[in-house]
Amino acid sequence: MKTKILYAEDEPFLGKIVKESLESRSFEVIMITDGKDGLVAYGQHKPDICVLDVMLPNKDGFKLSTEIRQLNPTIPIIFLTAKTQTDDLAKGFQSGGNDYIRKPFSMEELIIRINNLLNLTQKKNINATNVITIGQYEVFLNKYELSHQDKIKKLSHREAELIKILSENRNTIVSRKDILMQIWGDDSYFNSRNLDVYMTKLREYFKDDPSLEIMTIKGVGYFFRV
Amino acid sequence: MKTKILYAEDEPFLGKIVKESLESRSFEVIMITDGKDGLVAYGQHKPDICVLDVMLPNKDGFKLSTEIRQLNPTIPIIFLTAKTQTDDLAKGFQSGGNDYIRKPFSMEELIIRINNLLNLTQKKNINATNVITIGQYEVFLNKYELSHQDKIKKLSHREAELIKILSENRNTIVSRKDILMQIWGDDSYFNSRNLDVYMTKLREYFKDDPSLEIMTIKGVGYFFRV
DNA sequence: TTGATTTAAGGTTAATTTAGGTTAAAAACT
DNA sequence: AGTTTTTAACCTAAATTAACCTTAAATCAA
Repeated sequence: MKTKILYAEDEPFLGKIVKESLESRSFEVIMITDGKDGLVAYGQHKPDICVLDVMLPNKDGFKLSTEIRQLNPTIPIIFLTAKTQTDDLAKGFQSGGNDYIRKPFSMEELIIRINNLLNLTQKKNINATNVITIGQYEVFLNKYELSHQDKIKKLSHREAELIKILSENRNTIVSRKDILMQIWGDDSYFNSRNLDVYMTKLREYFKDDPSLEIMTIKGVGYFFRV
Repeated sequence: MKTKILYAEDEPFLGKIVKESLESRSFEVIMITDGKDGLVAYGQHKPDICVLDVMLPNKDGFKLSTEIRQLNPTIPIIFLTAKTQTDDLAKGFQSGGNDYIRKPFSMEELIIRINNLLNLTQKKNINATNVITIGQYEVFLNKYELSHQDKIKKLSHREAELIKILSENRNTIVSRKDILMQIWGDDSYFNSRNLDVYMTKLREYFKDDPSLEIMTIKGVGYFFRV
């Protein structure tokens, strides 16, 4: 899913350029030009990050950020300002902003700061429970466990990686080379033998459900029929 | 306790002013003027944050930051640079920096950015009180204590460090090497055996809550499922 | 053009290597 | 002394390597 940016900017030319430029980097941009529209836009679109010009008609960027923060205390906010006084900077951070860019800025700088802030705030919450269902089996990727009718089998790291790849490509062909590159990082002769060994193990693990089959497409790869 | 700043700056006049100015705000400042001294200074003083001029003799700020990051992947780093090219900015963030200030900068701006980064990084890691909850357990990092159902176990320094690292990376894989570098500063054979010993201890400590598991990802690292 | 033969790709099982685990003893702090 | 940390010896399990086996496709022979 695209990252949504709420972008508040009252200079129309600049705003258009920045918006298009962000969209070309595959962000989704909601742009407003008036401070008083900010809160409504926030509520409607629930952006992942805000980029707020400090100088806005009717309600300045700092004030807007304070209100947004009341709705979401952790959303990252970047302020844009033409002023060089650090008074402003201090005020911005006090109101809860996470970053600050002086105008004029380059698009590269803006994009880097956006990605950097998103990384800082989001990174480690993404790991959901990671359960995969494969026929009568369940794979708990976070526990490295494979379960079948109350029996639990511990998986090694390699086994889990391989199951994940096969499962992500169920009912399509995955090339042998892709698997080797993803798991071992190279497709040398020995790793290729290695993959054979793990395939034998997985076929053994999944043998109790006849609806499952790991088929070999010789010279090409595998097809996991589920 | 004062916040320690490792400050790398080769311009003596500027350096002196900034150092004194930071000290007047009750930071503790370790200043170096040569890039190659950076790593030693880091190891000796274990600063809370680094402020690195990009242009340094013998080893530039980016290179230094990469090396420091190997020792401590989460320490906040601010780059100072006179260049305006965003090339540099990108390079800085890639090497793991968290922020970037263009020269000339005001002291206010520097101080605000330092405080802001410290907030961002510390919040995530340690909740101000230094108490970590892990399943049915609580860890009081400042007291070196682990509690479980009213029973309190005193932790040694190494034990506490290791629990902290594992906990910060709960439900993701931490590499063995990162742990070794963070705690022992090198990943020699003996320290590696050492880490094994502490892992055995921690597994013993946490064994009463079955929802917790320190899993080994052989050849990679550990995965603390919480 | 159809069955036999060759060959390359992959499969199976076992041996070996390596990473890590456990426990205990020695050394180093405090 | 008492605790923490390091070193050491021995143990276990996963990953890799190796040897030999099977199969499918390609080539060949009649």
